[in-house]
Amino acid sequence: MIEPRKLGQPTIADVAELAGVSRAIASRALSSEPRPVSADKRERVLQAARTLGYKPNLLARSLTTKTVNLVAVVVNHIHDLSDLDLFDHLISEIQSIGKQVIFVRVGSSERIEEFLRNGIAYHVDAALVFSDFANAATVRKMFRNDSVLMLNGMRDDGAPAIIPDELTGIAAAVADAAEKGVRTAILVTGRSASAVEQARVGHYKAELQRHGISLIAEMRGDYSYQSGRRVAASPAWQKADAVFCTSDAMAMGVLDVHRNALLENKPKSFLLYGFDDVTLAEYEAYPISSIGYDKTVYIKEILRFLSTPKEFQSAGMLVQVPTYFVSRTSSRK
Amino acid sequence: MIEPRKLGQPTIADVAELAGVSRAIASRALSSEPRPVSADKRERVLQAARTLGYKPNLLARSLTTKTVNLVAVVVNHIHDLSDLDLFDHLISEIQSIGKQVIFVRVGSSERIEEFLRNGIAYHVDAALVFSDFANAATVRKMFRNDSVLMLNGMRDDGAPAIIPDELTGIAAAVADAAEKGVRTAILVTGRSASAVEQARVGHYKAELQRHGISLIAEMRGDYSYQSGRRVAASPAWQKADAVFCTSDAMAMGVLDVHRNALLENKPKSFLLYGFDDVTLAEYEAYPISSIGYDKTVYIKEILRFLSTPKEFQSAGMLVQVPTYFVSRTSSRK
DNA sequence: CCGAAGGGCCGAAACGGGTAAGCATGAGGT
DNA sequence: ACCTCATGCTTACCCGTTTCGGCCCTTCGG
Repeated sequence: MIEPRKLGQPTIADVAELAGVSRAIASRALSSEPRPVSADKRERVLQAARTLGYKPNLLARSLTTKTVNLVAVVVNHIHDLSDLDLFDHLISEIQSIGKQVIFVRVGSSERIEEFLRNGIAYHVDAALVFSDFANAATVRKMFRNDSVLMLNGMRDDGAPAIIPDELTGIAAAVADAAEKGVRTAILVTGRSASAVEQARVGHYKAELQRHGISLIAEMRGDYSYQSGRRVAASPAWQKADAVFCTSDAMAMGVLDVHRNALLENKPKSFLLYGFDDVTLAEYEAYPISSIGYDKTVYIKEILRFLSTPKEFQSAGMLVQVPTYFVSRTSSRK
Repeated sequence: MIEPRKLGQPTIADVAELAGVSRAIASRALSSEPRPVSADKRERVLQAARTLGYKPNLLARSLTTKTVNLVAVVVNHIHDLSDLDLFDHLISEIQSIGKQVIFVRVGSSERIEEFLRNGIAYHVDAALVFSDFANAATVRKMFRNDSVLMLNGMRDDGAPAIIPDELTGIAAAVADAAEKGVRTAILVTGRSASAVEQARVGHYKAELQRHGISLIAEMRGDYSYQSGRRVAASPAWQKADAVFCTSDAMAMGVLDVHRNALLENKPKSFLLYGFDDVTLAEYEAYPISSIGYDKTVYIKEILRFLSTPKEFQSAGMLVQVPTYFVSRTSSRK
């Protein structure tokens, strides 16, 4: 009776058989040993594994170890990744500690539940929630508390979170405007349903008031370049000394509509401020003053959470990341 | 003796116990039945599952079903995702057919092997390889042939691939230049190690020659905006009628250095052509003529591969996606 | 009206690939 | 002789799915 040739990947049983040892020994030799294995058997096992091209099935392993080394990254749209550098580093770092990233695009608030189901179904070790559709209450209901990190800027309850200290940056931007004699301002906002956005708007209003700058109009955009262009067409802009946008993309739209007035004439018709400090704002064609946060600290904290969630949690659920204001041509007089 | 309270997610055994049926019945009731279950037991099981908030462990399931519903997306850097819209749609579509995306950033050619090990280790259903570090031979050694789709533009051997028909777009761009009386040209290239890049360069040279345009210089960039700026400083540019860049980002760099000469003076000092037709090229500040491909077709083909790999394969390994040339201010006389 | 055949429904058991705990062995130390 | 300790094997278990055989109820032929 001829043994039918096995299809698919070799298993640890194959390795053990070829090496002439038990499955357990093979397992121990291949993983970083919790218990010792003699040198020659280890060598035989490793050799056999090499010969067969054996790769452990991480899914099977996860059944007993209770850890899959998968991290879910939850976003609304891929556009959330506007800062590609940030994500590039983040994913690189996550992979370097031996985990892989499952990318979950939520898209709309209805699908949050569906995602969470999937996330749990894969038993991911942790979820990094960038989506602001997810509120911590819902999330915590379904995950173990300490495995979810809220990165959407909300601090709605006790869930672990890393949030940029936006108030500081906003205060600096408004102070900059006040110093330059700004008396009237327009605020261009994004999707107002978002808690982050509401907080930002609140900060702006408070700071403007504190400096005695009157808010003559509030215009609704959707964070996009096109929406910036759209609102920029309003005639109300004649009376504004400064325009604050809650995203750089909207500021870019505004800049393109008022390019001549903003970059070439002096004195300027108004000062322009963006938000996020995306790489683009550094391009010559879009010298937009902006507010950013310290990406290095941000990533470092996320990784601290992933490697030692308990410790992270006990050290306090909320980590604030410093923000900064960077002044560029768009807000120079 | 008190049963210790179980930690973690409820399992199908818990559901079965609560419903008062066997595990097998619970399993059958919960999945789309391959074999029948009586209506009342099914109802009891579903009820129990709801009560416990049961979610099947997809990893455990995959052990027997041999399918995890995971798709690996392999890229060099996240910057490969320069076209966010494309990826947004792609991931959305992948999720809508019930699969999740594992995101693998390869970063450098050395890590390709490591990735492949991981990819196989998770037993992903398919890998979409955007990275041009991966060559099909290596990949096929480790995966089943039909589960890897090469999307890096290479056609190095029999692996399934979807590639934009870049020659058509390039021919159109060069023809456009020829029509406008261009006699001399500069070519700004990206990382030359990439086979895609080499193919592009080859196409450009052939087309230039065909139209009798002489290539007076070839400059090496790295696809980035900054590298575009760097090469744009060269004095050789005085003699060129046209500049072809193999990425829009480099063209943007060039544009910023020569902004006045390119956008304001007439006649222009030279005509500028980019590549990729990224959304940015549509922004007013960067009206760069470019070459793009049909994203809708592209995504549709990828999904066809994911849902029916066999069929895809039997219908021919290579799918070509049409490209187009779009003319904008940067190449108008 | 009875027995056999057929079919629906169910549960026990095996399976998939791997790890962890428990137990057995032998060698070395005292 | 007894205890340790290193090492190895056996076994149980993780969480689902699937196979297989058994039971019971119909249905049909005689």
